Amino acid sequence: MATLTRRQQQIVDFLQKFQQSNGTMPTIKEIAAHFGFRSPNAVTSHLQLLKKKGVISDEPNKARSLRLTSPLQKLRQLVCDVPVYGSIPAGLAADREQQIEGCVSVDVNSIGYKPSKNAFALRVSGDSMIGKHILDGDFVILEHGPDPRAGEIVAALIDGQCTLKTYLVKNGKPFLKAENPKYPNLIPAQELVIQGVFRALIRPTRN
Amino acid sequence: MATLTRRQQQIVDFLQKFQQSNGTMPTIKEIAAHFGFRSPNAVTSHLQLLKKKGVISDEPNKARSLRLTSPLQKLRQLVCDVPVYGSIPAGLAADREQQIEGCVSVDVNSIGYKPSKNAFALRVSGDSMIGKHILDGDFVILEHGPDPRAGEIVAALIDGQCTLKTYLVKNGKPFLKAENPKYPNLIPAQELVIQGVFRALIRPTRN
DNA sequence: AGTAATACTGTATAAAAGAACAGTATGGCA
DNA sequence: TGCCATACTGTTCTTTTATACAGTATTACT
Repeated sequence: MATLTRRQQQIVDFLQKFQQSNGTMPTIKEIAAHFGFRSPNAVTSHLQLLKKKGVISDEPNKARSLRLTSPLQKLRQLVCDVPVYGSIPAGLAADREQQIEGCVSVDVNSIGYKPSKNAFALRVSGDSMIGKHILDGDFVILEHGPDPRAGEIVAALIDGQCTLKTYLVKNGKPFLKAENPKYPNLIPAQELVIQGVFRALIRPTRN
Repeated sequence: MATLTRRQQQIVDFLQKFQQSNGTMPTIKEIAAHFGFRSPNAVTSHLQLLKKKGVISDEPNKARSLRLTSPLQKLRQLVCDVPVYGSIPAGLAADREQQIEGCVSVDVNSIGYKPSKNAFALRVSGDSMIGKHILDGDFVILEHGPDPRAGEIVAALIDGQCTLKTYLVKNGKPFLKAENPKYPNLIPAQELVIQGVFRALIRPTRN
């Protein structure tokens, strides 16, 4: 059922890439142009075979209505984009777009909530939060804005560097604690700027 | 710059939802139909205002070419869908689609590699792998197929249950080890079916 | 060698979809 | 009060896009 010819695979690949970069499916003519076909019929006949094989589907007389019928696509939840910042300077205010290093895209179900406009992500460097099972190289998704509750993990700006710490309150005084005996803890949190509160984590594959 | 009127916000919301469920942007007439407008011009004038405010963009004379201009969209990498299985019976062979519980969608950059067709995800229950910083409730992404190397984390089928363990080799014999002193370890791995090798992890927000 | 599925050319047609023209009504604001 | 941005109606026109008809090579398989 799923055995595609080389040409058919090429077309499916093109559809995938086109949608990725253009945000919309190509028209028949656009497909023909990409492959150098002079007749739209070359495309339609291919598409019909792909439809018969269940790889794609479309609605008749509808522009750009092609869809790759991945059975998973139906299950896909809303995918949100969270900006990854390299280093966060003091404000985290207006022109944040300049420091964006990348983008973490993940569905709301997998991270357990819908990130707000103020969400951002950081790539963890170092193992200072290993006690909370956050490792070097992990992406952490944080929310900027809400006041942290005691015990929550926060990103704070220390010496121009943004580091993760646990936010604790002792005798009414807030302070930060590293979750690794090798690191100094108990940093008074009052003078520090809390950049964000930890929400979710993505751990990439190790090489 | 970003202050939208109520109507404009409604239209943006509709565009978002339409794309989510239909995989394509609506046409002007489809937008008009949704809001009960009798003239396509009602839509175009709204879209022009939204364009001027930088919220959307489109290409002239192109069907369904509307796009929400999130600056992050440009940075978005290829998003892959990985099926989440509830319980994995013996084979993991043909008709896997029936046990699919959901879908983890995440971009390839954030998990550090492109999942193959044989990739799948599990929701971790229990804390038997806490020593490897994998917690209860985490989603783990695994690859089915490749032989595990010593020290890698694998999903194995034990008593009909799929559990995570570390794959080790001692004196040429493979065995599995739980990463929690509370659990028994050193289960001979020879009779067990290795379902997949750990690749990446997603930790949802707690509560 | 023969048959069928695949891989195309070339042209024509009709539906779908965007864009333009000419207006009306309403609300906020100076 | 007048002005302007917003929020629409109604219609026409042109481009885009899908689809149908009529064919020719090519490959793959029996």
